[in-house]
Amino acid sequence: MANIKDVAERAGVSVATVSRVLNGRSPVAETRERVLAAVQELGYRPNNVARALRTARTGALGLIISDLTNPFFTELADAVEDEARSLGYSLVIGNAGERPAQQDDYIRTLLDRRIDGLLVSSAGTGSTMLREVVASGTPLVLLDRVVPGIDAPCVRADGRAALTELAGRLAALGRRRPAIIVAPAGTPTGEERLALFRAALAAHGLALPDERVGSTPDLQHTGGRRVMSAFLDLAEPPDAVLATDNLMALGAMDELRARGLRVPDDVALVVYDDVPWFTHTDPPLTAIAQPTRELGRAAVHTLLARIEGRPAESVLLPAHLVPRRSCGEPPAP
Amino acid sequence: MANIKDVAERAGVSVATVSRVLNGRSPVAETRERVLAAVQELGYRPNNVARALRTARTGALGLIISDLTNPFFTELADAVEDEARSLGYSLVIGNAGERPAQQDDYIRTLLDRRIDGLLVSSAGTGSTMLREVVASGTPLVLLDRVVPGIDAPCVRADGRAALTELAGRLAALGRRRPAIIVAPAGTPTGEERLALFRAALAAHGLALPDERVGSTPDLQHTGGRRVMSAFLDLAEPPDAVLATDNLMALGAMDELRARGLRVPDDVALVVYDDVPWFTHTDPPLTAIAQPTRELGRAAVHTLLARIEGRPAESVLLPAHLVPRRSCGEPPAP
DNA sequence: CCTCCCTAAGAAATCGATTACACCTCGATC
DNA sequence: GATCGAGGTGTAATCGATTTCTTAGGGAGG
Repeated sequence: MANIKDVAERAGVSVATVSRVLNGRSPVAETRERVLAAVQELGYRPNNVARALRTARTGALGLIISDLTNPFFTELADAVEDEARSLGYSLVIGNAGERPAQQDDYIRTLLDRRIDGLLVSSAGTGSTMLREVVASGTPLVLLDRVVPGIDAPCVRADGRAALTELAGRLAALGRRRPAIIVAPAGTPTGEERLALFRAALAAHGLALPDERVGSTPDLQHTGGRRVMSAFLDLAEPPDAVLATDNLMALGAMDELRARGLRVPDDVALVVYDDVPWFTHTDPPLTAIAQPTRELGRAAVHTLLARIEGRPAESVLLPAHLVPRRSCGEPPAP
Repeated sequence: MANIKDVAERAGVSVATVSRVLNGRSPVAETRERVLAAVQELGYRPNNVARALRTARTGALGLIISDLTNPFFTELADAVEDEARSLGYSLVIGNAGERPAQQDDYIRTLLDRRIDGLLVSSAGTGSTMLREVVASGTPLVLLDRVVPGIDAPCVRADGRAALTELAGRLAALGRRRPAIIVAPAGTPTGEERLALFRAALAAHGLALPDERVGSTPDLQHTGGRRVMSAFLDLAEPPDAVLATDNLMALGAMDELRARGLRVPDDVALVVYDDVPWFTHTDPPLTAIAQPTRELGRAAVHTLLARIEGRPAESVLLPAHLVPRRSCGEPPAP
């Protein structure tokens, strides 16, 4: 592949001049024409590796996504990618697969590649590499999930308003025994959603006792199913269940169907994260929709602020409730 | 961040020696210890940009995925990423979003970054950059979708056996009026699936007339719904429909539900690509499952063969039919 | 007509690694 | 005891760009 020297020779100028033409600095029209012609004829494209070495800027951002097969994170990644590209950055995606060790592995290779900045939706809270990222001075922004002890801005959604609205609706619909399926204790996201839901319910005089708080170590569909099964074996089974992740909701729904229970007649079901196919399930699922694309955009902007040395604050965007039939709404028109 | 020179100074050796220690070439035990100690103390990590410039190997592969929000491609990307990582490569993902222009844009930046090889599941067939990739000598492997006129190995699934089995089942179940929803004419994937399905049906004496071949320019859910609607308006509506993409199947299912038709009693529904949540729909959807993870793995291996100068052939892996209730199977135990 | 300044463009240093080549040392061989 | 070989290490070239420093040349002002 042609390099800058070839272009310089062909145009009869020095490499410095070629570089200046290509970077739009001060060359006179005639020289400029010759250089551009040579570039055209040789099909020259600057070598980004060499440029990155010299300028200490790679023009690439890293994104660690906790689980690429989870549609919520897929959409998030898609949004981040869109925004990064439109701002002239390319994106190196690493999929942690909810495994902290794999996440650390990825962060290491991204640092070695000298990406300009890093977005992390962290799998777990025990990542040792995250501290090293901070120590290395690489701009870091957390996405969707806070990590205790890591001093970096975090871009995520605030479920308070949506959960408040949800509690009101459940109360109005006469549901008396709400339940929640969360990630295991100790994960900030799960703790927070639990606390907010409990507070919102309390405002309507509804209790959320520990027996109706189910947690599952795997954030997967089997975990959701197991928890739902335990709920239904209670002396007083819940009449409304909030699943704090879309995969766990699937499992919960399967268990309900297997037992011949009807949604929402027997149990109302509400899901955290709105995924495109929730409108296609039977019944369509009421969801708490996070502003996914906005989160992705905001994360990129926050990261760019850090990269450019501007002040960067955490961002909290409101999630909102999308009522569908699974919690007793009338069918859509 | 510390560089190789800092390490050399601290260890009291030359940079060449440091490099040799780190690359496992021939240094004696005692020197080795000193170097490793210095690396440790300084927290040195080699700069991959500099290394890439010198060695002309970046250790990164590019993957252009036609639509990141389509679960089939997500799983494919996940499999590719897994395999690439386990072989010591990292992956730069570009999402074409089914837009050829965006795809070309991405291919360009990947070439500029001097990735070692490129995997492309192409959006459309009119990509001009794909020819340039071939011309540039960058190893290229096509994934899932062939592109006419591009001389590169292609890794994809062969639906013949699955479609043959499907035709047999439909015939055995007494379905007489099959239909198919495909991508617009001119796309090799769609053409092939249509031809194979038609041939398989013919072997059982079933015809697939043009009026029961619906195509839609957008590969999305609305397109699938529109086609299904047209089918149902026919004088003799189909009693079995094959949707050649999971999003189009969603739309088709919505239309059936909106008209109060039952699956599979009124119309059997079969979907190309098996997506995790097809088991959670009502009824569970019969699907033609492509060996997604194997495709991803094979694609990486084929690409590595090309990179290392070994001969690389196209790969065809068999898809298989996963019978579920939507085409009249008995409920799962 | 000379000087000063500004612009355009070339020469060379630089980024941080790898690696070809030269050199040195030490032990073995004749 | 001189020579040869091999293994370890240092010096310097190299990858392909950007950027600083330098120089040449041309126009304006005195």
